[in-house]
Amino acid sequence: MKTQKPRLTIYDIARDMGLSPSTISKILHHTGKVGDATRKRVLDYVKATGYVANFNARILKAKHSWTIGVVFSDIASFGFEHPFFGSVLQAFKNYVEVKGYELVFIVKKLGQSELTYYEWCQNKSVDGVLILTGDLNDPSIIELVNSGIPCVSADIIMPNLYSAMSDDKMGITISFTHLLDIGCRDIAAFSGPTSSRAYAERTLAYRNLLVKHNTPFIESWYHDCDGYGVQNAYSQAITWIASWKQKPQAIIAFSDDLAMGLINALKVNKIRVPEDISVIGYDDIAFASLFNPPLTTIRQNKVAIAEAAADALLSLINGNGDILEKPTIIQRIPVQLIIRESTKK
Amino acid sequence: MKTQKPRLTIYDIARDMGLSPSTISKILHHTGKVGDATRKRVLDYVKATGYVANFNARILKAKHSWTIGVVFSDIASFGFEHPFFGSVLQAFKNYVEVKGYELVFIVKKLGQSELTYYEWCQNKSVDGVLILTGDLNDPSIIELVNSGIPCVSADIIMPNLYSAMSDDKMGITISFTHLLDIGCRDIAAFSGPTSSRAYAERTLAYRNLLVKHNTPFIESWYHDCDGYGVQNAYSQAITWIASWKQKPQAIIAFSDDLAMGLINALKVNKIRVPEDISVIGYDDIAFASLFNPPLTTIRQNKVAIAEAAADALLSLINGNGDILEKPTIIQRIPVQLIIRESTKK
DNA sequence: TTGTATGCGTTATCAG
DNA sequence: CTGATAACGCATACAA
Repeated sequence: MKTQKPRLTIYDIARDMGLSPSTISKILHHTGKVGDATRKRVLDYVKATGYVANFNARILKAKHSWTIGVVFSDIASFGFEHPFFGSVLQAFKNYVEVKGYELVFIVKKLGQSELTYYEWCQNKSVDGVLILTGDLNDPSIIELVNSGIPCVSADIIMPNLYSAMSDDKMGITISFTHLLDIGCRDIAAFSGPTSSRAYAERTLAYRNLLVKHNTPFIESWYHDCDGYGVQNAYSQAITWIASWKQKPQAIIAFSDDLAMGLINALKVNKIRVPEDISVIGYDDIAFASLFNPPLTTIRQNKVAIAEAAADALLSLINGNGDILEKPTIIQRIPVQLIIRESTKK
Repeated sequence: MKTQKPRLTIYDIARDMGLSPSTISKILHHTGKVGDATRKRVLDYVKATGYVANFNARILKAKHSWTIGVVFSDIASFGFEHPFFGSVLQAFKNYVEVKGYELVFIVKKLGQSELTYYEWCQNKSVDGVLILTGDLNDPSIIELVNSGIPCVSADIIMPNLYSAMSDDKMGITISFTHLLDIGCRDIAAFSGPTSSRAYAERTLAYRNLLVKHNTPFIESWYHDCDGYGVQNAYSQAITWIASWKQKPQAIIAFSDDLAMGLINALKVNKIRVPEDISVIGYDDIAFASLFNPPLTTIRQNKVAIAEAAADALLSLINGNGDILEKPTIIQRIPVQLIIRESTKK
């Protein structure tokens, strides 16, 4: 193991230039009054040597860290590969990095000690936190949201929590309308767990559309699955299909995963998509276009969601109040209908 | 914004207990000699108050950070969703977190300053780094690997770099053997960019198998694509197929993405899979089993790769040399053939 | 066995 | 406009 050459400190610079550390610090932070000549001299020297202030020392002193904590508890056990949250996280990361912030994952332990989220954030002096996925009933999350540390989410709704998320009502509405347009009247729905905010909202939107169009809600034409994943959707779809008294003309699946599991189950039952039943998905995951048939679906604007959340968080963090508007509590990002081949007149 | 109650410091504890800070510190770090009675008393108090040492202060003093840096430059622009690297990252994270380490992404900037990877790591006092994806020609990576900071990779081969990765030779060999077993003789190969280590090795293994079985290498039956992604594979496959003088009986695609793009191109050419040509993929991504036809493929053991890399890194970090063996430079993790429906006698 | 003093690299306050 | 000094919170020699 090579010995690492010790980094330059602010003292080294000061000594080399015949100045005091505090002068250097002031120049580096555009604070206080410093002569133009010395300022330029120091800046040149700093550039030449590539000096960068030690981060941990700065944090220790400055009480903030240019760091954003991320709560990402792996609820559906997709991990980073999660087609929605993985992308949102990536887009968020890209966006805040150019603003000079970096991401750290918040965990409930620090070395060997168990901490609450809030304690962890405080200990690390994170400037803000992004709550991506997590258990709404976890008191640790509630504590965090109400702790005064700026928080945003990209999925969760909670009192005092700023968030950006898809306009789910719009998504289901344009799905429904599309199906109506192509002549379907009996529209069923296949949902994920309604303990999830997104599925609950989509379910509600579906039911409201039914009443709006004077269509009765048929018990056996709505199902919400427990659990996640295509395999799971498939097996639940099998029994769901068996429970129908009559075939619907179309089904809105509340995610592409659900749509794929459902379509596979339909195939097994010799029901053709879209000839016998039109199916529409939600998300437009990467494989939606590769599925057989290619999925008609609702595309969520993951980048826009991430950037809206990031903007809200950043303005909360730098909350001067004068230039920046207070971000609205919940921002709804429009979605888009992608018509492919799983729906047809 | 609520005012945050200031955290307990080691001084507070010392004062409250009528002891000195250093005694507390010693007890917390199991170092030095402390009376059993005071030890217990302090430990109880610490537990009761939930005191946790400030991380940044510790790092500043201790020169290490219980933190592992991750180089994850988004080469194929898949981001976290990358079916291979996303999973490896997740598994690595899970594994090191229980050992008390956390992950940070290494970037080339700190606030506003541009840094090399090495400078960044030094500044942050990371204990080790995982190089997941990155440009091998980037001098910043080479500098990092040779800097003395413990490094491992899960894909890259470089002098002085410990790594864990799939046994690609084995993967191509069992693919080839499987195709032979089901009676295919003319076996073509469809590769990704050979600038990537994995594709280069798979290509080499393929060519070696050809000579081993006394089969000539046919120029037009091998192609390596530029770029990544199913769409890209599809369009390159279209022109590749057009270039054939004769149809092969089977094709080994060096990733599932490639296989899917290829099969779609085959379909367009009215070539049926597997009836006319058997196709085998590589990776066993989530969608492989849902594709039409479900893909026969090579499953990489991403968890084993991540854990082998993590073990190597951890033992490098805690390199006492006495208990722990020096980890071997390159560990090859076995792969597994998953037979589905894209290959058939 | 316990306590004191000092440094880790910054930044902020206050003099000069 | 610039410089000394005191924190920030912890850990470690060394003294007691």
